[in-house]
Amino acid sequence: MAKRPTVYDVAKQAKVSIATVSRVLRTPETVRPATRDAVQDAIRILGYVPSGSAQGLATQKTGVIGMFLPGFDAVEQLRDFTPSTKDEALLRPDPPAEGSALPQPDRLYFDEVLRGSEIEAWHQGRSLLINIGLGHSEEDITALVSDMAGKVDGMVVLARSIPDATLAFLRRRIPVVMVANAPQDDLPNADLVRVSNRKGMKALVNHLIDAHHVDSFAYIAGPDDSPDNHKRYEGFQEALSFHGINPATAPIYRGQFRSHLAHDITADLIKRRRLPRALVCANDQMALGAIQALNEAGIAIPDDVIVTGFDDIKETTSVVPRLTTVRQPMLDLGRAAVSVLAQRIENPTAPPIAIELPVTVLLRESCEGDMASETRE
Amino acid sequence: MAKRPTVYDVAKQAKVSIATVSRVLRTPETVRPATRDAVQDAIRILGYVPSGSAQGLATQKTGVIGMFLPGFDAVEQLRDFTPSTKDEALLRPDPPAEGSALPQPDRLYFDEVLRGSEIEAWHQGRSLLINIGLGHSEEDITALVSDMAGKVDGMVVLARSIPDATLAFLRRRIPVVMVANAPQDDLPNADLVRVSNRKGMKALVNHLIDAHHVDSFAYIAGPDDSPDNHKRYEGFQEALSFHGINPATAPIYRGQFRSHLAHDITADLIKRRRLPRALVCANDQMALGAIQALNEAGIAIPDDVIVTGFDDIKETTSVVPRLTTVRQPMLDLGRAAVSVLAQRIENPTAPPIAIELPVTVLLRESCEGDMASETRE
DNA sequence: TTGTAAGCGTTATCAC
DNA sequence: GTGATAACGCTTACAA
Repeated sequence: MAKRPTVYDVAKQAKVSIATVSRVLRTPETVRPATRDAVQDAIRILGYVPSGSAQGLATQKTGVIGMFLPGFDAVEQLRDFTPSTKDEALLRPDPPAEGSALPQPDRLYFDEVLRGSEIEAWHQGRSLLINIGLGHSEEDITALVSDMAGKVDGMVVLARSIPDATLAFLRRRIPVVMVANAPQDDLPNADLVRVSNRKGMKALVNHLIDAHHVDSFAYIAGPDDSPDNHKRYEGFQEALSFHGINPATAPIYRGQFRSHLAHDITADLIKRRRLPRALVCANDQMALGAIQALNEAGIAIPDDVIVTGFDDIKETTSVVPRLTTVRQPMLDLGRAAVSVLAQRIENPTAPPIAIELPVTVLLRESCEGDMASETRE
Repeated sequence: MAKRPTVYDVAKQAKVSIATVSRVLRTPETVRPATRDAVQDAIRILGYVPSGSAQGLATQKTGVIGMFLPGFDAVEQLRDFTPSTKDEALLRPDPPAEGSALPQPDRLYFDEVLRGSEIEAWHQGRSLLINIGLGHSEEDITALVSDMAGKVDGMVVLARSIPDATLAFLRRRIPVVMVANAPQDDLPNADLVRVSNRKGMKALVNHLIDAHHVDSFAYIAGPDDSPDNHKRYEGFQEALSFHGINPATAPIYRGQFRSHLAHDITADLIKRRRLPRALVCANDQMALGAIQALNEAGIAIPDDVIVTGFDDIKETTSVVPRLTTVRQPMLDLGRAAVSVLAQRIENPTAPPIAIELPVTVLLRESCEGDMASETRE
């Protein structure tokens, strides 16, 4: 790993000027084949790799897209990597988990989006620079984001992963595409990529009414500050109104996108004998909590109560009955985000781009009952 | 998004020289508080963000670690992101899958390693530059890797994700840490981070013999070119030898880390009435295939035949009976890799670092039988 | 403590 | 078709 060779070394080796070396790399057709070969040989011999920093400086672009991932509570994962000294590996009985294991939903979600971004980045001939926001202090995050901003041509930002002020700052400097964030008043003409939460919930509830003649609902909502949550509730309302049901007659219970609260809400509903025909939950975690409460009380799903979720997290198919839910195209979200960002980078003055990706309602036993006999698609 | 301000703009605004601006950023303590504040104000007012490229050029380091992910067969994921025009979301009945769904194992594996790398990169104050190797041609991959090499201080390379020649080339230019690759003759003094495949398999097989008195085995192996596969088989042999069983008496069946082949091998074993007491598989996919074949034939697991896997992929706990397997600390693999790489970058001449992470044998019903009564840990 | 100026390794605009 | 040479934006001796 001697000192890395530069254009000058290559030029000398090939007996040409550095300009020619650069041309061979960028516009090979403008250089005579003979010289071109000479340069390429030199490059090979020296193992020359152009400096990205120098290229970036000269061209004013890096070919890199930044992506900032929110940090979870993973900071405590701080064990050491002590080489194993024992000659035996650890044995551990691993009995089946009781109750529903607490899922770690966001993580899978981001993994999918990330993967989609990687794929599209590849298509665009760009790299992805990723950072995870483990430092919980706002300064830390701002510093990190600012640092990234200096290294990339544009940035994909996941909904609510960075403070508003930081986001505003960022948007002054480089193109930014928001993912899964509903347009907000304070974000005029931002490029964004999202998913049709409203339509998904609406279609789901329409189905409950049309196919299952549900006439009484309860809605277990997510946190107030979640745009997703609002959009879903809008869809819920629309479906009800459309069928002449006054949405006001369907009670809302405020949750936190967590299964625990939904479990308690449901248990309370059971105790007070206020169970509706269908329990519509703003996301899967909560639906799982509800199912657990119903199962504990021996209430039949879907015969007594229908339960639905949103997101299609992994656990929805391991619970009994399997949960009817709405799947978001996470991978496409990532793909679309990077695609839009690339367009924006190439054409900074084009009008704002907003993409809405369609969702899919997955009908499963928690509303359909036994499906085993149906033909598999 | 006017032209991005530079040190010069900041200097002018704060009425100092560009050197002072730089100092405020890098060594604030060397500048008088008054001037420091002036500069910081200017930075704030202008929304100044240092150019990573310029910094990289000047300091000869980027603060970025590269990571190259292998590309699967995901290239065909090429639909468009057509905004949904329909007002209704798509409804789809989603009956339970028959048979064991085909898992996509590597992907989860890499996601874990990636996540670990992100976490450690954060600890090290570095960013991660990732690229996925979708272009199947060797030139494409080499070009991509070479491009990355120009942008990073070092690189984490997953086992067999890039061609040997490219790897050799890469190692001449920048520090490289190999992940999950057994040391090979052609890779002298490489830094590497791996997992004790051998010890894991050995402990597992020892357990089968000690606790379950297994005296006849068959081994369903992975591909010949996989170091993991070899290490696991070594562990298998060692355990047998240790107990005075001649490994030669346990037939080996060559698989491909795929469930399909293992299924057929097992079915064949059944037909020929050659089933051993225990079927030890080199990874989970194959074990799942074996279980499927046994279930189809109505053979009891573990009463008639014990089956074991390796990796602990998601599906191991949804199959019946749940699969006894060996879990690798994927997240720690990533963490360790970045940690080692950071050390290497800071001290290029230190002796090679090799870390072996311990694995955990997870005893589940496919060898233990009913565990429901046991106390949960 | 602060300023001046010389790189860092490219690209790109001119001449030739 | 090729070669000088001036940016590009920052860091860092070296001077002041």
